[in-house]
Amino acid sequence: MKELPKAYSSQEYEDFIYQTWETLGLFTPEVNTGKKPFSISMPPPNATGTLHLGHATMLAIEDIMIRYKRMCGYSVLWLPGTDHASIATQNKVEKIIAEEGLTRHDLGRKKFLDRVHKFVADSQSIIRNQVRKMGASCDWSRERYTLDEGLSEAVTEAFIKMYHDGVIYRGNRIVNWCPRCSSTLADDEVEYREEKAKFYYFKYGPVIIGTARPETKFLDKIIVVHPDDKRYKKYIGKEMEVEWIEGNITAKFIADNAADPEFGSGAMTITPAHSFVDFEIAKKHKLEIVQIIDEKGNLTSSAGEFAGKNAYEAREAIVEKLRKKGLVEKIDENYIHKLSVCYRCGSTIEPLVSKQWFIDVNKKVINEGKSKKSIKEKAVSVVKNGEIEIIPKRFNKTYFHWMENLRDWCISRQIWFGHRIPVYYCEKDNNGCGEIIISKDAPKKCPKCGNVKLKQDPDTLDTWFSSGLWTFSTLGWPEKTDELKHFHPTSVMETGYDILFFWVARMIIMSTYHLNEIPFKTVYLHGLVRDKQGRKMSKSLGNGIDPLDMISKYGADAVRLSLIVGATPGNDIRLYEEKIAGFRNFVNKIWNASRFALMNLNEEDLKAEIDLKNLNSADKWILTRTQNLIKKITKDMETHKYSEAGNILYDFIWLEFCDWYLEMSKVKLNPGVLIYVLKTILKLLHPFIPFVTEVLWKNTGSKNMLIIEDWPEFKKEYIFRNEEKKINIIMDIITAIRSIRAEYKVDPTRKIEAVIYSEEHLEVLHEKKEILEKMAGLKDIQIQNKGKPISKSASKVIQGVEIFLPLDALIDLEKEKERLYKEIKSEEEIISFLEKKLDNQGFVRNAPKDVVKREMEKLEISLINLKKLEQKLKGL
RNA sequence: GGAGUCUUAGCUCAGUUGGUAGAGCGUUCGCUUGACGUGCGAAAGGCCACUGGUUCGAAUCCAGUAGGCUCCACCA
Repeated sequence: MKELPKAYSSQEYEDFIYQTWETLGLFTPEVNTGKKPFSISMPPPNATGTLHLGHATMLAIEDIMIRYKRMCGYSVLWLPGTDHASIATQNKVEKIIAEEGLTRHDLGRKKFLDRVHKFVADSQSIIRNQVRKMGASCDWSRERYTLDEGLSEAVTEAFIKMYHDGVIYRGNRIVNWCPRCSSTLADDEVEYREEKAKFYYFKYGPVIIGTARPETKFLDKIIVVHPDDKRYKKYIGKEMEVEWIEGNITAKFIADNAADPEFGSGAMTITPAHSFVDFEIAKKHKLEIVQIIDEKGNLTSSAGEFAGKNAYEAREAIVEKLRKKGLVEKIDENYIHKLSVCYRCGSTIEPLVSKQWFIDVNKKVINEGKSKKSIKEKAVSVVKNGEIEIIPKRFNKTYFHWMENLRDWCISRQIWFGHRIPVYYCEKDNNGCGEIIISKDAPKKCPKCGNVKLKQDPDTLDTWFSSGLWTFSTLGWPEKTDELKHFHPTSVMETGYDILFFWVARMIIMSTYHLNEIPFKTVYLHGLVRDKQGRKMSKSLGNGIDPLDMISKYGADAVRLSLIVGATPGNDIRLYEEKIAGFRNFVNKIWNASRFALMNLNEEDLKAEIDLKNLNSADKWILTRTQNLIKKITKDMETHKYSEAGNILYDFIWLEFCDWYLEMSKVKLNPGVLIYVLKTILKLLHPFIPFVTEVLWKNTGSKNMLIIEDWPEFKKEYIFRNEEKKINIIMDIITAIRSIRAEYKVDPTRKIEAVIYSEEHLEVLHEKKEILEKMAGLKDIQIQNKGKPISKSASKVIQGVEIFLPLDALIDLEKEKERLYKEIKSEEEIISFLEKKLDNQGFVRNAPKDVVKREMEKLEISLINLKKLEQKLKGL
């Protein structure tokens, strides 16, 4: 009765629908209702910018999970938020103020941070809007930000607890230092870039040593060789005078497996302060560690006449000096090595020794029964024993490898933006005693000496320290809130595989340590979004797609589908505009299918129930197909096969519901069945395309909004296997007739006569006579159990059903003969294949019985088809 | 150096307990068929990368080869 517009225009509805859901509080769960909990912590987008396709993918997948579970009756929490992303955000703001000719030092800590906070606030409101545009049904009333008061408290609490447990310690260790950012970086924040460089060989006493970095070599006086290296065995343990950059020094030979006899000369000198490997060797052999390069990347006073110069710039001058001394053996110009660079700014990393805060990953601190496990062991075991499931499974291996090789985690950063380290020093310079005070709030005086001049540690914490707490800090920890009890561990962590280490691993560490509880039960990793050629989307390539553009052009529903269908966990997905347009068409198809249904149903019909006694075979067919669909989609949802589910729904709606059932309904319409199937489809689709389904749902006269409707239930009483088969035969017959018509170029408007013989399917053929006429363009169909072949006709045999189309003038006998020959040949091929198979005793013996039976049935039908085709050929 | 992953129609991809292959886009032909031209109908197009093995039977499982992509480690 209702008439909807001809095309669905997403722009007209989306914002309004979202607003309605939100203002009605439908995203906000009740906490203690006895309902089973389902929760997801939204991976916080960085507070630096705008939504990109990675976020859009994350939002689409998580919203599907959330909406599905909500419809299944769970108490569902999807908690949104943003991450302060210390280094990234600080860099961004530094770039902005650089355009004003300012540095952060010009502004000072406080003013600079004011700028950062303002910038963050702006980005956050942009992000919030974008998340809404995607249709994400997250609980905004519980939105969090990693620098919120509550979360900051959690960070401080976590730090203090770990400090008192001895898990956090302060020490001089070699770290990755970015001279540009003036900060340390964690091991996994370092990237490698291949670069061609010079490799220098120098004479060093009796040996030749090789190096790519001559500028670090000033104080090298330890020569390391492999213990089994015959060339150098005689020197091991010996000391000798050698001439070097700044005159003679005393060098000593030591043996260590770290020296590779195959590489270079097999002998190396070491620079413990600026190389991870060398540092380890030095610690092992208790060697002196002296800094050569400072925090700005300049040479220290240890470099003699080169002191104060930039290390890289000084390199050639140093080599020149060695050359003058005749110490340069040779220089290899084509040395390819991998340069370590900062993942945020791309500057070359300078490994150096520095006093930093670390998390000890090997200390046994987590109680497990009577024994204790280290952070690292615990994080490995919760995945190994299946408490946490990673999807896809193959990432387990990567996870274990990473975790097992984890070194102590450096958590201090020399960045202003972030959580301050809750440590205060009683400064010796200010008449203090040097006491280190760990405290939640700034202490007034030193508890040991009473000095009031205290200074807080200037550093901030690694941004992943706070994100590691995300699953529980957002639920109120360290308070024991109802939310924490109800929703933690969270159900699913869904994120890109690129941050498995950065973030997922850290959350596992933090949660198992602080709560002795896993942070989530399932980790679902999605892939990266690429362009049609499989390239990464980037600004420089100009191949990026802005999700918001696509939403305004094609609608959020189409964008969501295009990110879901074809995407399997852990695999990258390609996205391009034609694909989105295709799904826009699908959304419009659903719109029009509903439009048709609603045009043909009045108010009464909308409330109609299915009357099992009043169903024709087409109704039974669609009901059966719908039950199949419910079963299949539900299973796919439970097993996270969203792409598969999307595909199945697409095919069902377009190919079965629209192309066949609705067309059949034009002959005879059953309101109860139609409204049931339509409503079921809308429900099944809702998690995928929430907007259009909600708009349509409203038009079906339902009381509740679709978002909180119950997920469809599989009903055995709606399964009719016989009718399912019968209608399939009707469909095959119609398709066959259409095919012949196209082949003979019969005018589409012309109704033609037909003669059909079938013993087995006589009943359904009579019942569906009108449908056959309408859908195949027929008139005056003669249906008989058997009869003579009609000469001068085009014919076809489908499942033993003989079809004759007496087309008189249009029939070219030769052509028809040829057509029949072709069909006979293909039928014979099938028969010979099947006979061969069934003659094979191995097959009959070993194959499952139903497979053998199916093949026998196929053979039987083909034999009948062949016989009838041959008869027809004779009758021509 | 180690690991993972992919290779199916011109393009992008499905194909889960192994039973001689499917979709969308594109192409060709036709169509105002009582919702939809963002549509309808029909069709063309594939030794499922290569070589072996397991099996009655392999696109599907195993091994190897070639090519693409990704991650990890890192060498003075």
